[in-house]
Amino acid sequence: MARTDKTEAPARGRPRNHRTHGAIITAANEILSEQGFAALSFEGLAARAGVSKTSIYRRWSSKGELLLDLYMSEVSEPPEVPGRSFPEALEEYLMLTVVRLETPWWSVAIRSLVAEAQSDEALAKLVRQKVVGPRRAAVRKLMIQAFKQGELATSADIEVLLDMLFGAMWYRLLLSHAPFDRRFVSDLVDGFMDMAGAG
Amino acid sequence: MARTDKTEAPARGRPRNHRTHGAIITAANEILSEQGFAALSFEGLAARAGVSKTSIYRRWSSKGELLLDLYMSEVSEPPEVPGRSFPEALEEYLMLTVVRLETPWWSVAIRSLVAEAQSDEALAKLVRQKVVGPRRAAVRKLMIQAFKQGELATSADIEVLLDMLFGAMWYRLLLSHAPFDRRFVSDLVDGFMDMAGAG
Amino acid sequence: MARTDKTEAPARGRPRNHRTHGAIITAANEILSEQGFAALSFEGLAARAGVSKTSIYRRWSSKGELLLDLYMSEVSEPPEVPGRSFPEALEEYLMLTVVRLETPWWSVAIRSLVAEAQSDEALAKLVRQKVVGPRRAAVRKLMIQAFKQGELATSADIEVLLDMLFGAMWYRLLLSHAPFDRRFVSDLVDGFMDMAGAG
Amino acid sequence: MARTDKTEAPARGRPRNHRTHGAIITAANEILSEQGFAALSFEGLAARAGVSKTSIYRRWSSKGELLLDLYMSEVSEPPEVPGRSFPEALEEYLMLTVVRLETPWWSVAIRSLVAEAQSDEALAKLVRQKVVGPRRAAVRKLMIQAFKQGELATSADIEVLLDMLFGAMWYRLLLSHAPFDRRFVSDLVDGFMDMAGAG
DNA sequence: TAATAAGCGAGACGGTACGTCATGTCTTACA
DNA sequence: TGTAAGACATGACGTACCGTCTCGCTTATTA
Repeated sequence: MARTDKTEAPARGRPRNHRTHGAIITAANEILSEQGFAALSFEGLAARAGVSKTSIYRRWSSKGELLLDLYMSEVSEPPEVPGRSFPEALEEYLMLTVVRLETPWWSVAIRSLVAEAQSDEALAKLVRQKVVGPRRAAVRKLMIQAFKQGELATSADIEVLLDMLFGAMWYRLLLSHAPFDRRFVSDLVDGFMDMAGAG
Repeated sequence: MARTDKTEAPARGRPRNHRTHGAIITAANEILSEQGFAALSFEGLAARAGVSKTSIYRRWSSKGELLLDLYMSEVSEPPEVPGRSFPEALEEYLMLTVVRLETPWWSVAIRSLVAEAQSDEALAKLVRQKVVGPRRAAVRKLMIQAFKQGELATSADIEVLLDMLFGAMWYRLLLSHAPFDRRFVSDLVDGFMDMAGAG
Repeated sequence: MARTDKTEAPARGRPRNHRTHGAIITAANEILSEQGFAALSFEGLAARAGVSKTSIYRRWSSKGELLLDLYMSEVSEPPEVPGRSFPEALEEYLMLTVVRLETPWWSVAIRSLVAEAQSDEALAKLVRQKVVGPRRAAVRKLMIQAFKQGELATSADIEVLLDMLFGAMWYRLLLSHAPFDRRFVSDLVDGFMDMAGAG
Repeated sequence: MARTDKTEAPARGRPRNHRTHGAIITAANEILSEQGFAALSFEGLAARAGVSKTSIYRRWSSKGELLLDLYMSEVSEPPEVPGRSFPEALEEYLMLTVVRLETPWWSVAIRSLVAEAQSDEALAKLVRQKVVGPRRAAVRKLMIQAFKQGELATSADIEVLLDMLFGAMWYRLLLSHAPFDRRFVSDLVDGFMDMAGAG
C-alpha cells in the first residue's frame, strides 16, 4: 500500500506531485498488460514513467505492494441487488470475477499477486485482508440468509462450503487445468445447489 | 524436467556424471529447506554443489524445471489399499498431502512451484501433467467406483466435484486464510459426504 | 578514454567518486605490472580495486580504452631544451622513449595498446591521435627547423623520413628481433644523420 | 606449427585424416576473412569445420600457432629476378608485401600475428624466425651486393638501414597513420636512395 | 588374426570472464 | 521535504570459450 495512507499528513516540505504518482501507476499498468509482472522492475518502471527510482521507493517498498495497490484501485464494490434467490445472487457474484478476469490485465494481476504472496508474508496478509476476506464475507452473508430462508440445507460447516466454492475458482484460475469461464461458474453453482440446496 | 528425458539417447560423448547430478540435487534441496525458493540461484547453487553453472544449465533451463524435478523425485505413489469405503479412501488420499506438507520443505516446494508456474507456461504445463493430472485421476477413479456402488448420489458434474475438493485444498494452501491441517481434511471430507453422499 | 570527457557536464545526479576512480587506476596499474595485459579482466580488476564492475564499465567500455587512459595519465610533455643541434635534440627526444620503456610497465602498456588496436578501430584512432600524432608533430617541427638551418639536406619527403625514424623504433619494439636500447637510438640517429645530414 | 612436424613419424596408430586437417584450415581461413582473428575460437572453429575440438588441439596448441601455420602455408618464396638495379630490386621486393596486403585476409592475418606475439613469446620467436628473419636476409643480401657495386654509399650500419626500411613498412601497417600502398613503397625507396644512394 | 595404438566425433566438466540487468542505498542540485 | 539524475556495491543472469576428460568407434601398424 502507498505509505501515505497513514492518514495524519500535516504536510511538511514539498508536497507530493500527483502527476508523478499518476505517471507511475499508468506506466505500471502498461507494463503489466504488455509484458506481465515478471517484466516489471522498479528500474524499468522509473524509466518508463519518466520518474526517479526514489520516487517509487518512497511510495511502495516492494513490487507486491505496488501490485496490490494497482489491483485495489481498480476494484469497485458490486452493487447490491436485492430480491434475488440465493443461487442467482451467488452466480451473479462469482460471475463478476470471471468477467473481470476475461481482461488479460486482471488475470495477470491477480495471479501475480498470489504468486508473489507465496514468498512475501506481508503481502500475503494484505491479500487476505483486501481480497480474500471481503469476498468470503460477502458470500458468507448470502449463505447465512439462504440458510434462514431454507434455500440451503446441509449440515456441512459454512467455512468449508466457502472453501469449496472459492477453492474451485482459484484452482481453475491458478492451475489452469480447465477453462475458467462463465460456463464453469454456471456449472459450479448448479453443482453446488444440487448438493447443498434444499429439495 | 532434466533434459536427458529425451527418450533413448544413443549415448554419445562423455556420459553425465551422476555424482555431479547428485551434488546439484542435494545442494538444491538444502537451499530450499534453509532459505526458500527465492534464495535459490543457479550461481549460488553451483557454488554450494561444487559444480559449474554450465553443468546445471545443461540439465535444467530454469529454476522452475529444477524445482519440479526436485518435487517429483520425492513423490512416491500412494499404496492402493482396497476394501475401504469411499470416504475413508478419499480422506486417506487427501491426508497424504497434508501430512507431506507438514514438512516445511514440501510446503515451500509446492507453493513455489505454483507461483513460478504463474509466469512460466511451460512449467505450468508440466505441473498439470505431473502433479494436477494424476491426483485428479486417482480421485476420479475413486468417485466413479463410489457412484457405481451407490456411495455417492449427486447429479453434479464429476469434474466440478473434483474442482471443489482439490480447489479447497489448494485454496487453503496458497491463500492461507485458515489452517491447512488434518482437521481441515477431515471436515472437508465430512462436508463433502454430507452433501454428496447417498443417504 | 574515460567517458566523462564529454566536455562540460551540468553536474546532475550523484557525482563520481574520485576515490573509486583512483582505486581502479591503481589496481589496473598493479595488475599490468605484475601479470601483464592479458591477465587484466574487468572482473578481476573490480575485485582487486574493491569496486563494482558497473563502476568500471561506466568509465571505460573496453580494456583498450582503459589502457590508453592509463598510458596517457603517465605521459608528460618533454621539456623544451633550446639551443641544441638537430641530432642532439632528436636523440634526446627518442631517448626519452627508450628510457621510459626500460620500465616493464611501459613496455607492456604500449605493446598491448598497439596489439589491442589491431582489432579495435576506435582504439586505433585514439592511439593515432594521442600517441602517434603528437610524436610525429614534435619531430616534424625539429626537422623543419633543421632544414631551415641547413642541418638536413635531402630531397626525401619529410613524412617518409618520419616513417623511417619512428618505424625503426616501433619495429624493434614490437618485433624484438634486436635490442631496443640506448645504443640502438644512438646508432639510429647517427645513421640517419650520416645519410640525411648536410656535409 | 602443427605438432607432427617432428619429422620422425614411425606412424603408429590410425593416421591423421587429411580431410579433417583441410576442413580446419578452410574454416579458419573463412572465419579470419569474415570476422577477423578476434572472432576465431577453437570452439567455433570446431563447429564450423564439423570437427571435434580434440582434433584441433591435437594439431595446434594455441590460436597463434594455428595463425602462423595459416600464414606460412600461403607464403611462397619470391622468384629471384637477376639483372636489376638495387632500387628496382628493392622496390619489387617490398612491393610484393604491399600487393599481398591489399587482400584483407593477409592484412588481418599478419596484423593479428604481431598482436598475438606481443603476449606470447613462443609465437614471437616463430614470427622472427619465419617472417622477419628471411625478409631481412633477402634485403640484406641485396644491400651487400649494392655496396659492392657502388650503388649504395653510406657509412650507416646495415642493420640500422634494414630497420629503417622494414620499420617504415610495419609502422604504416600497424599504426595506420597513413596509407600503406604502392605509392608509399615507391616514395620510401626513392627517399632511401636519395639519402643512401651513391651520387 | 589378434593386439595395440592412435585418430576421431561427441559432449561432459570445472572454470573464468563476459556484458547486462536489477536491487536498494546514497548523494547531489534544484524546486 | 520532494524530486530527477545518477553513482555505487552487490549479486545474479545466461552465454561463450577455455583446456581437459571420457566415451564408443574407426583405422592403421605390428606381433
